[in-house]
Amino acid sequence: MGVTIKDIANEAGVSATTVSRVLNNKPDVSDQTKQRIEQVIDELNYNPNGIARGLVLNKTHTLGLVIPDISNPFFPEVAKGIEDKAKKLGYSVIFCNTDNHNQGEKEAIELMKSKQVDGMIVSLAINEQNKQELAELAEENFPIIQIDRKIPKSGFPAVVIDNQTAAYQAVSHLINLGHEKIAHISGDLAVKTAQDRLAGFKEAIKSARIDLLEKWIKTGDYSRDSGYQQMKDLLNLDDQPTAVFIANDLMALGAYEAIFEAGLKIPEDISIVGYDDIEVASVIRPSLTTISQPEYQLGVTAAELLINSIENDEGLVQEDQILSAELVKRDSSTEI
Amino acid sequence: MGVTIKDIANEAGVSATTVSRVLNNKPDVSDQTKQRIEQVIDELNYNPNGIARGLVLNKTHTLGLVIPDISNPFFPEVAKGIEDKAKKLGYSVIFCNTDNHNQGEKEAIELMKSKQVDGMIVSLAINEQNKQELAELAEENFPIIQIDRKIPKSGFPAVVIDNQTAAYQAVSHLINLGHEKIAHISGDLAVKTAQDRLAGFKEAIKSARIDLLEKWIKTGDYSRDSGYQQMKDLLNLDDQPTAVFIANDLMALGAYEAIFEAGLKIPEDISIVGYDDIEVASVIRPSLTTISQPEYQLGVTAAELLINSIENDEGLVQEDQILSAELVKRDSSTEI
DNA sequence: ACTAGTTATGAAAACGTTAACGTTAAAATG
DNA sequence: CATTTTAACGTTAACGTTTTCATAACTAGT
Repeated sequence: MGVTIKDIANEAGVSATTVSRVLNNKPDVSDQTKQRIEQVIDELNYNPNGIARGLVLNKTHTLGLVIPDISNPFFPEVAKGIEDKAKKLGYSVIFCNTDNHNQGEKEAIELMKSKQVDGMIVSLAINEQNKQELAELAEENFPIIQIDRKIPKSGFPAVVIDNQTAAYQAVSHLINLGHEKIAHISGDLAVKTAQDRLAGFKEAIKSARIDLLEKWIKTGDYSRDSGYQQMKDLLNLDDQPTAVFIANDLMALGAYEAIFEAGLKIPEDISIVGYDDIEVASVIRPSLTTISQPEYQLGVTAAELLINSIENDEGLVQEDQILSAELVKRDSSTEI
Repeated sequence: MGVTIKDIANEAGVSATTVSRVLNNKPDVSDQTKQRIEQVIDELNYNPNGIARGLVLNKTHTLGLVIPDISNPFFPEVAKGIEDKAKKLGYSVIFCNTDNHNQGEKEAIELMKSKQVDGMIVSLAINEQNKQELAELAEENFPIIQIDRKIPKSGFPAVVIDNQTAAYQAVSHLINLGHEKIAHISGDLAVKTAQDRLAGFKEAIKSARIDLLEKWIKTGDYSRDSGYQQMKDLLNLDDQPTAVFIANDLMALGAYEAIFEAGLKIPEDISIVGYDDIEVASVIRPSLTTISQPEYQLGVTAAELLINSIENDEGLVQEDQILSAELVKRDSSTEI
């Protein structure tokens, strides 16, 4: 069906080897034959078979991307950063949603392996199965970069955002505004980022010597709906907080809804600080004070690191790359 | 480096063929040897090389996805639909952002071809170069499904949303509310969806026998910033419209900003209807009346169609699949 | 003019898998 | 018991490249 290198060779009256040479810009071919071959390639509309190439070179120039959910607004930017950088360096990316489903993660990784990707960028939940899966891959020196979520002691470097410090900043901001009754809606605590943001919250509260009330710490799952539910719970307390730090903007959106439904006003009745700075944060009214993360840069950095460790195989042991996020002050937080 | 089928064969004391047979659940192998082989596979942690497989089978079980921009909120859902369905049917997807850049589109398509994808799902700008590129692929019967944006007469079926009818509904809604001074901010008119939405706008205006003023038709590019700019332009007219149908929500967000900046209120001073129903539409205040599209279903359908035409190669000539969108009435539109 | 070096080329093997075809031995059939 | 069938394997070629090695035809150096 497809036209192969042999067809080109025949048509040009040379051997496949010579054609291969011009395809790869290798020396040892005269200008004359080179031109002839190039002409034939053009005429027959020849396109080298990357699979065959991959087989002999043991290199596919393809990266695997395993993420929880591409429809979570955080990841498209990351994916874009990865793809942009990868493309620039001559790589493609094959992606897989795991839907936060454990079995899905293991399957995805194995699928990628069998597709012979040259390396992977992954964002996984922290559990024993994943840890073990990574351990096996580490043993065979398979290049992997963890992104956003880091499984500790997995043997692979991670590109992460300093969630704890960012959360600390966010809460300190509320404290500086005079708030003392500050609640938190966290993400699923099986996820590292959720743990870190919670830790940053606690750290800030403690260092300000404010009471840390467990009833003001709610656990969501990064979904908008869980933000709505948890906020509702908070509003039902008789001792309501005056400010809430919410572990991501999606949940903050849900929280807005719960607050509006209760007939309360942001920020007059309650201050909100989110996390992620998704597109909408600046447009909702009141605009949302939140943490802006360098998602795109996260992707770029991960791709860069990965490709680097693929091409210079001096072992992939590298240190974690920690990018910092910044607080964007908007209208959802005000003085008490 | 990697453990191959031969290693398994040696270790189990059989030929590679036999191992291949158990790998592919083929008959002609005794239960006894099958068990032994499976055990060895487990012990050596063997993973079949998909590349080698792809070479001999001339099938990679990989789909190409070429989209303008994964960070446009429309596409992640589509991508998810595609990936979900593809995974279910045993395919992976390799994606590429074109950034709405012509050269990028041609390059992306050729890259996918050289990666030997079994088929592609593409969303391209309408221009001669792309048309020709597709024509070449059509000639060799390469399976492609167009998604969301259809290049007419390209020889490939498309899965699209009936944009014109949806836009017609949106504008009719405004007309029914009593509006007669209705403006439109369109997307880049090189893009089919933008053309269709504009056509639906005009159709509705005409069928209501309202004046169609060219100065009330502005051209954006689907970016939030262009929505801001074009809305500002509209507000600077001395004859201001009382309602605006905006060709996507991202631009509507920009428009909100321009309107708020001008000290005006939605919907009291001006009604807005968007298009896309992105996550935020229901959360911004006022919540945005908009067109909800079945993005996920779009992806699912495209993947289904593509894989179908890959596996039953009775030619891929199929009719377009037209999904319908629906109007979601919220608070940004009201009676005049 | 003879050797040594250079340039341009091709033949063959290799990458890891599957498939078409053979082959052997045991089981079934008459 | 002779023959045919069947079950359970193995051999070999093939997929489309790249790479190693060999070789032929010039070029240059003596």
